[in-house]
Amino acid sequence: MTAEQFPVNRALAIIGGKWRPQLYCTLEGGPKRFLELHRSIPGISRKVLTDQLKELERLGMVERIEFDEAVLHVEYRLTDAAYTLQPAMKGLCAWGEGN
Amino acid sequence: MTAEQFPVNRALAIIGGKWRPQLYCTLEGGPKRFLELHRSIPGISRKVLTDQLKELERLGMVERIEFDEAVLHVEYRLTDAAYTLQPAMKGLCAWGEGN
DNA sequence: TCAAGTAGTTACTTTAAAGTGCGTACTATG
DNA sequence: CATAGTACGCACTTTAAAGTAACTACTTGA
Repeated sequence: MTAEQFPVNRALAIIGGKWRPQLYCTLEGGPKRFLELHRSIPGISRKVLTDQLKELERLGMVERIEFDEAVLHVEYRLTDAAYTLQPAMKGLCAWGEGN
Repeated sequence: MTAEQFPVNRALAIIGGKWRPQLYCTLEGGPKRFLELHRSIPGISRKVLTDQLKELERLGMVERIEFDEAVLHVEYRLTDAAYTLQPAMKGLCAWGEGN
């Protein structure tokens, strides 16, 4: 079994990386707009936020919803598939806090 | 809260990366020697294996035991602290398998 | 004494993730 | 009509992780 096929790595390919856990936890509270996310996650650049949102959308973890308003209005939210990750995230979070 | 302080990232700093999950799972079955690990994890280079073992030792997750024999004999094993990660690892593993 | 097994080290290169700094196009408000 | 807010895109640089290939130093067995 190669590294990419390894189950834990398959999970880490989705929730791993510097910003995804925070992005995930922020969106857990409900849909958010782009700049709202940008303000909620101090230190992330707009470029990286865009990159991550696109990739998570491609992976089926995030949904992008564009509202038909005069002012450009976009919201991002977790898909149902993403919520199945919650137990695993809680486990990691608990360990990280205890350590 | 910066990315590094975020609880999930604190956990990922220890179990994250390309080879650590496999290393962790391999050592869960009991202590192993260097080349035994190298054979158990197809594709890893000796250099990367050394790097990871050293870093995990520094983080208190792995213990290096040198036996006083004629032939160089070293074993690596998980520390008690490392075993507290088991529930979180199982959670990730289960999600990765289900996905 | 030569090959093979033990556990690495060293120097260098490649790759992927993230960061920097700018520009775009639109609307709303004073 | 100028400024600020919306949501990005693009080109480039930096950094960290991993990979490559060769080398060290020891011992055992044929």
